[in-house]
Amino acid sequence: MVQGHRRPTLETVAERAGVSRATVSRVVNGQPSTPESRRAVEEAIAELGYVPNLAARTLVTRRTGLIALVLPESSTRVFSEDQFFPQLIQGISQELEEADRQLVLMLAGSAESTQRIERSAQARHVDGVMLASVHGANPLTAALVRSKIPVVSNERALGSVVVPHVDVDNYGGARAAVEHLVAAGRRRIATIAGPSDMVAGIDRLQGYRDAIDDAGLPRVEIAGEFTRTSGAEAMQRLLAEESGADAVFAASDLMADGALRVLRREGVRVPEDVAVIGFDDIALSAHADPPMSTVRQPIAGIGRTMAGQLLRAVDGEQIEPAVTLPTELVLRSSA
Amino acid sequence: MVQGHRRPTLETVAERAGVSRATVSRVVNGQPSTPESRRAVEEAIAELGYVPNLAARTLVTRRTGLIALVLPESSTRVFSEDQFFPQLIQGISQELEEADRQLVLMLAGSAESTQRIERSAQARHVDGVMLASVHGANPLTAALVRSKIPVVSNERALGSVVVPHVDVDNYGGARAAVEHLVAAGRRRIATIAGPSDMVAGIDRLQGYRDAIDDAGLPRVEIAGEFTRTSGAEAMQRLLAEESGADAVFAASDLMADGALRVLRREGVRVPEDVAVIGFDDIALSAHADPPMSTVRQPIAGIGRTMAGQLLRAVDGEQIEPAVTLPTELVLRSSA
DNA sequence: CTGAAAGCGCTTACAG
DNA sequence: CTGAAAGCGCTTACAG
Repeated sequence: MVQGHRRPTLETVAERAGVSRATVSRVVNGQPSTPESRRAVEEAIAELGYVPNLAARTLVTRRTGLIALVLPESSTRVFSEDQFFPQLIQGISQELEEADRQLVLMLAGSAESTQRIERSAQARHVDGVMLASVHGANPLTAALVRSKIPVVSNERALGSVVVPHVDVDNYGGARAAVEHLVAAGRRRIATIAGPSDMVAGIDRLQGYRDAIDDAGLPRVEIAGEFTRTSGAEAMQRLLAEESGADAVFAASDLMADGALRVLRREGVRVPEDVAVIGFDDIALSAHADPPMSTVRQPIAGIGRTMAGQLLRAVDGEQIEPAVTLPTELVLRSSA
Repeated sequence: MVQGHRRPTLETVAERAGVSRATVSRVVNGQPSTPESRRAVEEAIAELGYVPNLAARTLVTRRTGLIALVLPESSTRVFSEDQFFPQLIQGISQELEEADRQLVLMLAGSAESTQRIERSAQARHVDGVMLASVHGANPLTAALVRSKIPVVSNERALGSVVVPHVDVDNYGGARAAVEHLVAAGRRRIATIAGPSDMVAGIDRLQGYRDAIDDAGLPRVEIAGEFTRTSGAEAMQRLLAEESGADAVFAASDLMADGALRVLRREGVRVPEDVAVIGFDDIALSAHADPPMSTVRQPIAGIGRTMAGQLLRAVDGEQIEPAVTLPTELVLRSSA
């Protein structure tokens, strides 16, 4: 590979290959050409170490090759121990790499950063955007949808906005957990619920309720915030109120872990006295004391699927308004 | 803001404002202009909702406004519970936002992805790159340095490559932890070390050794991999070998947590029988049983500083070959 | 299948 | 301080 002090352009390659710039462009983009010109061009490219100038290409195609992942920084999940964020990115990254797209990360922390993101999307500095872990009815979702840029979210939007999304079966997973508890003979099954302004919180609570109601058992609900601390506090209240719970379904593993710690400290045996099931199956859960039973959700799979759907939308395809990925009940020692 | 079906360009703005495109460009870029033309242009921009086309600008300025963060996916840290990755990104993101630059995330998982990254850097699809958590003497570092693109790493490179870096005082932090144990009267202080092919592993071990040697105490070293499992295994071996250790300095909180679990299970009292100090101060540490003493490192600060240095390098400034951020010994109950 | 030419939307010497 | 004009490096009808 020859390296001048100036990077080679289509022009340089064309000259070397003895063809026109148009032909080089076509070869580079995989369009039909005679085997001879193709070979000549490919050789020239290799010799010169030619790499296309993306800005020039973008200027005419109006495609940047950039896909944004927008995360409200306020999201508990971004900087939480639940590993949601890294795993999501891992999945997204795989999918984008196969499509030769780059991932641009945008944290929407402040009102200003949210505005920057809106303008960025509106001005098409990226080809599409993935929205993750938005709390409640975030105005950003609506703004992006309005801007007509291809968007995929990791959950359905709350409020009146409709956005294509990819999520896991929160309802079914919660339901399966509770049904397992019921089948095991538990009669007073409490839930430590997630925030009521998050889809995951809402849907998992509904799954709990329906399973409980179907079993003719009493509902025992206490609110948490998906964090370990909130789980510990909720468990403490459950104990203090003498709820008589013989099982707890926590809507996140972190909350379940908090509950487990409180139970251990108070000398309550798990699962003998109280059975515990979490939701997520994060790394920590297998190492919990005792090892935690939980509902596994495929976080990297969400990422891959979101990216895949978005790429299709960017290519002008009609995509499914919603994709729901299955969850799986993982039984260990806590229930 | 008027919105045609076509986005406004400099041309449109110039027409509306009654000036030339050059003048609009200068106003947009904050170059000198008469108050009148400035006002006219700003009004036109507001009315039209003009946002510059970045590709066009990049084509002439050769600046993309994009900064890459490259993470070898094999890195334990990227998908580890230690929150290194999210926190680093948080710091980077803040700094880049202030400078109006976008963050492109590149995971170097396979040989192919590593090649893509090299080409991307070589072709200047980004203005600069930050390299994090590279194991051993990664060839990517050398390749990037060779390509002359501005680079900043989160630790010094192993091997012969020299790369500007920002890191914490691993050596001093480890030393402080061990000195605290010595001062507390511990006489057989073991260390669960990190990988010997990572800077953090190497430097923390050296800090331990020097402090131990200075105190005239015997070295008791056992290798770990920064993970909880490896910490647990190391602790188990320490116990099995009847090392007689009355203190353990683990080179990461995750390893310390693994050790703590083993000690609890074996009925060894912490800190009475064995004192434990970790390194990192991750979220989990305050919730450990007992709450963990540890060496806090400012991960988000590393991110901010890396980004700040890189931005200066991108602007052609000469930057420090190394910046070392301080660590802080945080005492809780385990030591 | 290929080439000549126009054009994508900016910035920046160069003159004035 | 401002404008006319060139040019950044591609892609893509259009003709042939």
